[in-house]
Amino acid sequence: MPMGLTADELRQLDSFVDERRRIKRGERLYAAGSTFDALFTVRLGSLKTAVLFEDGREQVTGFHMLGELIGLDGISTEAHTCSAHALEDSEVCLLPFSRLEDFSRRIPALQHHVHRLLSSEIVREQHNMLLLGTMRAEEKLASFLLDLSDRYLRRGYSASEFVLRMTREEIGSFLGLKLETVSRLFSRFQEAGLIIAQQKYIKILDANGLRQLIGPPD
Amino acid sequence: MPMGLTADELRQLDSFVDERRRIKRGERLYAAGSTFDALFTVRLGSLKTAVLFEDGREQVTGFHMLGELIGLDGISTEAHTCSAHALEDSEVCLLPFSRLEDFSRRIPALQHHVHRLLSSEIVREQHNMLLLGTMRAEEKLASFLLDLSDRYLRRGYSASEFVLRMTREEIGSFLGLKLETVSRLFSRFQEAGLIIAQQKYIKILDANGLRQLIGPPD
DNA sequence: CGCGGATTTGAACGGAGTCAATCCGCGTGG
DNA sequence: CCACGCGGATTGACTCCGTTCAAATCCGCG
Repeated sequence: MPMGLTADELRQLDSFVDERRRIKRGERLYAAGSTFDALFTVRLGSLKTAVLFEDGREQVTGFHMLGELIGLDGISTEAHTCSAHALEDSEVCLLPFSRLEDFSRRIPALQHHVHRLLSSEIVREQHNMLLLGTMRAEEKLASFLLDLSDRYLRRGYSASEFVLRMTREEIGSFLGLKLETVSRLFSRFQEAGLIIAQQKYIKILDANGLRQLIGPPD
Repeated sequence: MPMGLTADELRQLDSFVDERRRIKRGERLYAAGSTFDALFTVRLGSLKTAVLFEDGREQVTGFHMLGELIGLDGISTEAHTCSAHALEDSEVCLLPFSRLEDFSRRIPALQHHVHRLLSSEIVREQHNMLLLGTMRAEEKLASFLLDLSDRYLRRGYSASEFVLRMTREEIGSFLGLKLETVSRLFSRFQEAGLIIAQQKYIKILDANGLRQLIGPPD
């Protein structure tokens, strides 16, 4: 949480972001339906969030890495609508929401920041809707790789070389594809010289080539 | 905006929800990229919001009717990421956002309400992602009809009989389908005795039948 | 009353899904 | 330390749902 706060305000904020929680790979941070009372920021590792259906089908709604905020869906009804699982051993930091509300009444810059965070999540999801609703399989996967690449870059990691933390099935669920399709596309991208994909290891050889895949079929 | 506010607080609120705007059918309330400074609530008519792609493809992100709030995506960057068009002659009420922030610092109940509204939008979009990513065409359209039905009901209209305000193409864009597919499904639902669909007029004959369409294939 | 956009319907196609067989590699336990 | 087991990944063959292309019809609106 950056933003134009005074030193004093920052000290106040520090006072309530103390509690942390460790989650082992595969474990659940919270389940859909569980009561909401705090947001979480990722301090270490990465998580996925997913909404699920009566019949067992699930839709992955996001993959979350260092610094990202999860749990915003819980504010609305005081209960989470999605579940959150760790993709690897991870650690999150708790932000008790009612305290966050108290602080943000006192600190306008924080209040505005909270609003922007909520709104960003809406924008992110709109982007996903566009991806799910209008893109072809190839475009979806290319977008996905470029998005990951960008997020690693911002965190100071390599934009062109990284290790996926999620399975083909989870990628597929996120993109509205089956795992076999995801796998086949990785192979096709590799044959086309766009990437190297060996299981979870990914190296992007031609980011512009990936970008050009996104666009009208023609 | 209901919520547990005192009479005095309500009076304060009234003072800033005065400005209204009329939009004719097909006209635009705001464009993607335009600067954000206010939210809008629908007072009359209905609107659609859509995100669009460089290449012209568009994804309808929602249809909005009486009482619903639009523009929340603009908070994040002070610019709208989607555009809003009137589906019929409509009227919206402006809520200048910075004033809303001021008020909500002073009135905790309002502050919490704003948070819940933002969060509800996140939940709504998660639901759409599930729809777009995991449902088959038939399930998508059945969900869509049941959702509309429910929203009309809450507003005191008939849940079983209504007039669509959007075209087959707009429905298709919202559901991630082509307009021909939407049209064919309406016909199939009609043959199956689930609905009557004559152009924009819809009558739901068997809501439970529609509900049963939603679920694992077989 | 006539025009043009919206809708319906048909036929053929193709992209992604399904089913199935194999392969890989990581972690575990002997 | 190595062998084994098992979940994840790859690949192939075939299917099918939704798209595409095309034509006809409907209907609201000027």
